[in-house]
Amino acid sequence: MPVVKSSREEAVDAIMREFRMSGYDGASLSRLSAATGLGKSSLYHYFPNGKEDMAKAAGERAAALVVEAVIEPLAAEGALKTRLQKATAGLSKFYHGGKTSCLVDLFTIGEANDAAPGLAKSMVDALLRALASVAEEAGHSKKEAKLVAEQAVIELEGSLVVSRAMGSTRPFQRMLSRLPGLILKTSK
Amino acid sequence: MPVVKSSREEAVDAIMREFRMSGYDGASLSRLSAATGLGKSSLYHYFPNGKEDMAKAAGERAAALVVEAVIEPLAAEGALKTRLQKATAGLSKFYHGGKTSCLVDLFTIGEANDAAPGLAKSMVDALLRALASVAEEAGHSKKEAKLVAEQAVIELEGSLVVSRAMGSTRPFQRMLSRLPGLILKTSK
DNA sequence: GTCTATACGAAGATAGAC
DNA sequence: GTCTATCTTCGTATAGAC
Repeated sequence: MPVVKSSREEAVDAIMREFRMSGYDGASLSRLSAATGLGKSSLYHYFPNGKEDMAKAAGERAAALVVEAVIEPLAAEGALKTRLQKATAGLSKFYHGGKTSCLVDLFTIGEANDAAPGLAKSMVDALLRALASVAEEAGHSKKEAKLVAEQAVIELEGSLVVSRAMGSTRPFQRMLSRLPGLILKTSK
Repeated sequence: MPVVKSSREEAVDAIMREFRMSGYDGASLSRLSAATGLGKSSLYHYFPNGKEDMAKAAGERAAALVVEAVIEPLAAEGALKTRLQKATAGLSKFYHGGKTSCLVDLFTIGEANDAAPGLAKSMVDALLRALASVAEEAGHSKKEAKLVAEQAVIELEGSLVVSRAMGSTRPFQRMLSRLPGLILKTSK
């Protein structure tokens, strides 16, 4: 596994950043070209179907980063509390403390649905499954675990929206501090 | 107060619907023209600054509808529980059971920030104040009430995102059933 | 007020040279 | 692989007739 990023991998990272800043409709080819430092034709070389392919690549890249930063720490060895701490730290990093949006939100708006149908659903499904598995391990029933996972994703997405709207990262930060308790506590 | 809507009021309603379906960037003048049944020039007659003015009008209209459906029932006479039931029913109606998005979300993405800065913030601020006031009345301290209101808006926005992404209104419905308890309970 | 017609730039996308 | 040049369609916006 090479540490040196290929030009395509670098491009995908830049594209993902651009989509998370501007949304699907707002991320024009000009912006994506500027963000990657590649001409439009070069982009079509890597992504023959244009913006649609770029969105898919960005979605897959985002999913992989979430796996790395959140899912893997949760599934690792060690005390559940420690793992949850690592996962929240990973979430904070991936969302830049609440300053960066989630593609699950952005890719369910406007043109994105037609261009990459099911992309957002597959992303949110993967996250829900992973969180439910941890919640089950924490002592919740299968049914409870599903609801807890859904609740966690709702609060994640909602806190990002509210943080964006208010121009403050505090809602996101408070959500992060609530998260471990939400998944851990069985009754109450 | 006339019951008969003026042409402009009808247009604003249609424009709001279109923005809530397509987002700011996705709602092109062609779509807005089709949605209102007005030619582009007629739209510019009512909204001299184009899309920007339309977004402001749509935001104000949405805020007014939320006041009518949610805030006023909350501030009315009667038992707190009854009022909360009316408010959740109002929320369900305004968001069409979870099928329609929130402009607070959509207007914080892409071009919308430049076109109508502060619009989303003013909308979310109004909602937060109203909810905090009710939470205080329900026995929460001023500080707690603010947090409870923020939590409610986070869950509202998050459940709408998750419902959209999953293609199911259940997350939104479950959020609605949690809402009264969230605002009412003082400890726990 | 509403329309038709039109201007003009930006959008997504492709051709072909290097 | 990356570029310049180009194409077409669509975007926002305006002029002016009715």
